[in-house]
Amino acid sequence: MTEASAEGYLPDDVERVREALVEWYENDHREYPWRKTTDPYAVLVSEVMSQQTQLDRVVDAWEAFLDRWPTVETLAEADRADVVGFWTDHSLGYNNRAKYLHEAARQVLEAYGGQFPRDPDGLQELMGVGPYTANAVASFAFDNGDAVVDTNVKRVLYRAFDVPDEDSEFERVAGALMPDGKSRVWNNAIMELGGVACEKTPACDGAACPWREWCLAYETGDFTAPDVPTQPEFEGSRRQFRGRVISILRDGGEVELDALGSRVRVDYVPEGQYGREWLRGLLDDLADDGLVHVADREGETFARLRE
DNA sequence: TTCCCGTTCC
DNA sequence: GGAACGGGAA
Repeated sequence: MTEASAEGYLPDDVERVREALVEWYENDHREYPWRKTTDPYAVLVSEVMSQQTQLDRVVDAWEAFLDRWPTVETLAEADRADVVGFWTDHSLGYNNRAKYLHEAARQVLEAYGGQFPRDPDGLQELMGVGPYTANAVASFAFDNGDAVVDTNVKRVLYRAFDVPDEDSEFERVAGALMPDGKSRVWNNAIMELGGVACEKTPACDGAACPWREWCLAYETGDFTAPDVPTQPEFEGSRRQFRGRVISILRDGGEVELDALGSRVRVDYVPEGQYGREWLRGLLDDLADDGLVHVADREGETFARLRE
């Protein structure tokens, strides 16, 4: 029994499966600027940004970010308020991640002497870097990662090889499928497949999917994909108001509580349901997240972005 | 309205 | 194991 068939889900000629995908990728793929660098810092920035945003919207932000903070040293020395402000200015959302990235840069300097760890386990020690990002950076910067498992990869494996919708199974099969020592091209290729061919609505023939001869979904016509949890509505959500607070403080420097409140929501009434108490709770959460600084002075409360 | 989607914290 | 975390675009 071969290693591949022992996995239970992969075709016997798994080597041909591998070659077909790599050839398909190398023949034609989207040219994103971060695919041209192996600088681990630049790669990390691109991965953190693209965790949350469609790739086409990340390009400008990534270039501007590296323009402003070209190295891990420059980012580590930056004021947090400037990094969070940049995030907001570029509509990147999830301000926490600007903080994580800044914190990770400091870690690289202070705990690793300015050199990024070169393997997934080391990279995962960095703030904001989980299993996916650790493998992505190890792969794209050092060609030294394990198989990445993101929702693209899960969808592909689920459809093509009927891998059950369980994280441990996805990880096992993804690892068995990846050719040893070729994580850079492999992880790029399999995510590209999920991104342009095996999307929610698949484009098997249009994108000339290289796996059609093996793909179970292509054979049966059942393109069901693993469930993606639906999001609570954004409009009116706490997250929306957090974003507004950050955006206002980004322009306004230090702002008094009630002044802030009236700019955050039109129905702000200091003693009302969405008044001081509500706003203070929001600010305290933002302060706990290390994004905002709240100060009480002479009976008034002021908020500003944390430096 | 739905899509995008990994990490942290509890 | 589940909730919280953004905001633009299709």
